[in-house]
Amino acid sequence: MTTRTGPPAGYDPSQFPAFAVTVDIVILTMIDGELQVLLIRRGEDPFKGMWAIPGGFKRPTETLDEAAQRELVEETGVDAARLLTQFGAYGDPDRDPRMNVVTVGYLAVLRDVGAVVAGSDAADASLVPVSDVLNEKIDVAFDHLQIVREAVDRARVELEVSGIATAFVGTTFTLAELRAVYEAIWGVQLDAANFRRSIVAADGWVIPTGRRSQPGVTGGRPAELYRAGRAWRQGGPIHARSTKRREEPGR
Amino acid sequence: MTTRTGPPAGYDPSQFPAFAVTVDIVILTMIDGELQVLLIRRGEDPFKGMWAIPGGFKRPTETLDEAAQRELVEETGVDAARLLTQFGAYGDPDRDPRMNVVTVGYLAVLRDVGAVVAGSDAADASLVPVSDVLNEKIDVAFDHLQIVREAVDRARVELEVSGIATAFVGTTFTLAELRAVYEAIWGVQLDAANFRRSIVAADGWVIPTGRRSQPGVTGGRPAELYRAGRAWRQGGPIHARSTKRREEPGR
DNA sequence: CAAGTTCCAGTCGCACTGACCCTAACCATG
DNA sequence: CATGGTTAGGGTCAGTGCGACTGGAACTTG
Repeated sequence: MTTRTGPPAGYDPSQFPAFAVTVDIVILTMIDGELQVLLIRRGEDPFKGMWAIPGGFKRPTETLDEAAQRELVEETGVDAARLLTQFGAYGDPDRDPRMNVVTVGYLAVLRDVGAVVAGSDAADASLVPVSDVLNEKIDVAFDHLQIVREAVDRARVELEVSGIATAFVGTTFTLAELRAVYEAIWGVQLDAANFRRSIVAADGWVIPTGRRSQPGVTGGRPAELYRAGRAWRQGGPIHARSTKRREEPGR
Repeated sequence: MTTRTGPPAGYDPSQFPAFAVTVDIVILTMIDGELQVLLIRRGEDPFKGMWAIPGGFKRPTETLDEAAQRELVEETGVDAARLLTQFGAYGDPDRDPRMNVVTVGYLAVLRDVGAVVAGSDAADASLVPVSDVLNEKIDVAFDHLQIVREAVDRARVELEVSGIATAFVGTTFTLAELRAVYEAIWGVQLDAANFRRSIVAADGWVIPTGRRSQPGVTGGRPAELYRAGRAWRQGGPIHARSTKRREEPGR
């Protein structure tokens, strides 16, 4: 607790109300240029059978960050998320019908969750497109729709001010892969040539490896493979001032 | 609480640990071009006699936002903060020596706290320069140094993406007052003419009232008074890509 | 070899902005 | 009233960052 100038009427600070504290993790990854979120199916009431974000109780002996890290390992088996950032706390009185629960939301970005989901209880965990959740095509338990929405908002900001973009791709990647991350999260269409210029012009963003990627099934010139540089900590190289939204084709 | 795939070994989910949940409010205002934070002096142990951020317990019947709003009223008597934004949660096990406490940090911006502090227990509340807290010239209780630091970081970001700037000034203001907000929070020196151009060029940021301010004690042409427009919700007009840091004179 | 696809390099032009200058409108002093 | 100091407001100029576009390079398949 903190300081108060005086107890409000009818309220005794020594009898503080007890809450359960949990951490919920919005795990994002990119599959075929589409942003996906890891959901698990609830096995217990309330909301039994519904999709939900993984999460669990915070223990008294650990910090919130440690709780998030531990839950991520327990749910996915991955102990090295490329990004694990707290983005919000949620404490509406009726958000859990059983008791008073305050939850802290964390955003995690993984680059390959395929093996991860198999490692967990495969029947209960699944990657679904984020758009399906936001469009309510897939209903999620509790206030998890709001939590996912705010997590994606946070990802959009992080993309601009930090090096989160490289967290979605492998240790080596093509500029097209990196560009797809920006296009998927911001929902914009970026010119490939201009994107390249912004990234390659200044030193420190990407480091050419000299190797080339496998050409795609449709042919085309093979792309140079890059590694991430060290400049990603002080603000991203690409800015979202592009006013041109991507017109979604009716795929 | 949320969903878990299975209880971890040696841990029974039905016996969840109990936490106290509080909200702490970093109240910022601007006095003579310097960013100030409202601190109160603790009257009880632990940290008795030290400065701290105002805050208090969340009640089971209210949301976190409502708790922050209520605490703001109780501490300052002001129920109309121009901005009240959650920016982080803090739950280190040893952050409070008495019990397990998770606190949620809120950032509030007031335009005139002078009368506000008097309304509260004047001997115990005071506005101090944020720089004194960040430089540890003034020690604060608990982990409140970290909380203030992250609140100011958040204010810097909000300044760029939202209309927080107008929250520091009155309903009518001069462009010099508005510019001082940016300069104080970002720690930069902005060219007055270029600032004017950026604000006035596009419609919707500021609306001229036709009236003029009182000239300052040193003379000078009186400035036009403006009202805030409606464009502040979709990203601020000024961006922090200025590389020129302000060299602090040895005042 | 031809056609299609993707990557990469370069050019053009606009818009934004940092730096700077000048005038307008006020005050203080003599 | 004259002069100098101070701040507001309007303008110019040059650099630069970026969107739009073009064309060549390096692959594929048929």
